[in-house]
Amino acid sequence: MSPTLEEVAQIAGVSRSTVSRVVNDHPNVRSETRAKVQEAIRESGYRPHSVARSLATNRTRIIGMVIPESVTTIFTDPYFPLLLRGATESCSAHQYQLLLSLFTSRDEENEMYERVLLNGYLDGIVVSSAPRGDTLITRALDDGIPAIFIGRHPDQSVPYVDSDNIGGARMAVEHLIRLGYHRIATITGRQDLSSGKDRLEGYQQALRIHAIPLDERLVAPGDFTQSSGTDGMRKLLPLRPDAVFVASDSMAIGAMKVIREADLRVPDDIAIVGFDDSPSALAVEPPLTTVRQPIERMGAMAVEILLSRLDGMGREPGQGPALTNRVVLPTELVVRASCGIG
Amino acid sequence: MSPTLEEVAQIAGVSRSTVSRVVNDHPNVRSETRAKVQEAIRESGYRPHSVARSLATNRTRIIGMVIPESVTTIFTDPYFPLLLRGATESCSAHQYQLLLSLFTSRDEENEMYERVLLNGYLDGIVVSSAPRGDTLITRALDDGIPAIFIGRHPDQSVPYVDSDNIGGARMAVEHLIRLGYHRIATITGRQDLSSGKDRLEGYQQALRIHAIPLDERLVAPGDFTQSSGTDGMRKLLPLRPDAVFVASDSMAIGAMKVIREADLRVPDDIAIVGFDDSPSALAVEPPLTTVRQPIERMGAMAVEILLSRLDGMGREPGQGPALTNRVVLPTELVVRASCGIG
DNA sequence: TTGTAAGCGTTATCAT
DNA sequence: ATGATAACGCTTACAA
Repeated sequence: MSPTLEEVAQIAGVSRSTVSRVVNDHPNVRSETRAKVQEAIRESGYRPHSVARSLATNRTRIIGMVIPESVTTIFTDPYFPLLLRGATESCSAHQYQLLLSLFTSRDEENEMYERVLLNGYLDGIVVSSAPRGDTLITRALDDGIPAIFIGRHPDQSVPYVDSDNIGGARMAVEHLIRLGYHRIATITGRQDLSSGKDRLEGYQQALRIHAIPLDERLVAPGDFTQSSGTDGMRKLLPLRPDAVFVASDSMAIGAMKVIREADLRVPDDIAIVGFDDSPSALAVEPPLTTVRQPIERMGAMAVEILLSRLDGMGREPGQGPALTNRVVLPTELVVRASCGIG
Repeated sequence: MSPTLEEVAQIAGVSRSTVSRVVNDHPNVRSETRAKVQEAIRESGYRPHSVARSLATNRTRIIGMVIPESVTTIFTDPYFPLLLRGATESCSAHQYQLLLSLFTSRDEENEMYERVLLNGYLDGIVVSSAPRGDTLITRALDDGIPAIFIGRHPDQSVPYVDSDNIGGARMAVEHLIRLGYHRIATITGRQDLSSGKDRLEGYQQALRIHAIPLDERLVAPGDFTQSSGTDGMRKLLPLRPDAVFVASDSMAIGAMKVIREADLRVPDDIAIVGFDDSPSALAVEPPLTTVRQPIERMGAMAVEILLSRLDGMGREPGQGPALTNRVVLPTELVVRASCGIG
């Protein structure tokens, strides 16, 4: 459809190389020639062919966003749209594109790894929400594919962006403690995800700081889904906690339903704090006190860091300052009615 | 990193073409040769280089999912994750990949159109949630880029997948009518989106069918956001409707907050029906009666249709039956407590 | 059945 | 400053 470099060259009466130089803004072109070529480009409607360019440069300007199978149950969380939006915005800003890979099975993950990752179509990947034990990112790194993780990763060599789940959870629980609650329970997130583990860790830290003994029975395991929130709350109810720190807003909403059905009131009978500050935190009654994390910024930063690394691999020696490879973004407590006013 | 076809050929003691044939499962290869080559492939860890292949075949096996700027305010709706999941699943099934393009401005849209769409990196695109007047899809079609729309599109030449918004809305309102409500208001969605327009159309149809005169004051304009739901309901409240059909669950939740704040009860004082059956429909109290649309299937079908078209353009003359180019998937009324039990 | 060779549209090196 | 020319790794007539 679009003419090739060669055809433009003919029109302008120069060589293909010269046209290429003009297209790529190389300095060494006489401005007369440049003008002539630009005219020919306009006239012919020339568009550079990205695939050909990629073959020659070994760069596609496409990075992958990879989300493993296991989170499929919580994929409707606003978390993912926000992450994607942050990531695509950073991509756009640098004229990169984002390829989305979701897996519904480990087999698919492997198949995709082979077919897409090792085949040169991606300049790098960001891996989000992978459970502990998922080897995708370390495999990629080992295979020399630039990669970054979203969430905390234990492996030294893995760069990542995370939000301060521990600090956020601790903040939330300490807030409850300050408010005078004594019997503070928690419904945890998936323990195979760093976010789930860290939010539990934050809960434990807060108790420890305030010398409150940890009662294991007050720790109900959840998996971030709303229904696991209802299950968790049902287990907790007979133990009569006066407050519950729930590791996600979805679960908190499930928990509040159970409380309501038991004819108890939030926060009068049981105070609730969630995590995420998702839009639904405002939809429930009473509005949910929750911990906000900068999801969009996490997506954006992950891409920025990845790209800075890619540029570092390019010819031009580091134009920007090298970004560090581990970033933990602060979380923030958003106080609403569900935790009481003290 | 990975060896080339040529190197594999050397190892196997055959020509590059033969290796290519084996890689691509061409029939005319002696099985001995095939075995020899396969061994060489295994031994050498050969991976076909997608970019090179794309240059030769003029196919990338990548399709774009394009979502225009304007929906950015409702992007956290579960709608988008579900759509993306459906789309990526269909892609995976055919060994295609999905490239995600979100725009935050019309300029970005144009820039991306030029840079990505016209430059050969995409075999086709699916455009979702574009407002009336957005020319991206027609432009693509005009430029010979296979494309499909999600939502209804007025232009004859534009293939699309939509859900039955009109029917769903009509069903919802007729349900309210059957339940005995007389003064049924509506909060509309964005009228520049076909879904918003069609849901209003369905509301009007239901009234017409039951010979209920349309009271324009009972039609409150919304834009699908929760806050527009609260605004709409505030306008409606003084008019004392006994039921409201709200064109999205998010808006319905906003509306319910207003009702609650006015010390009125759902459904006793005002019945509410939403649209989407998003997870939050279950989070509110009382649970929301709503119209379910098969979002994930829409994403999947859009991709299927697009790919069937792409194959049709390939060498092999139509292996599957040609899929029609306009599909409207059925919606379904999910009755819960918010509309009363009659 | 297999090999030869001509593309695909760029970039990049090396002369000039 | 510009032009040849050799890659980049693959597919695909066409020949043998």
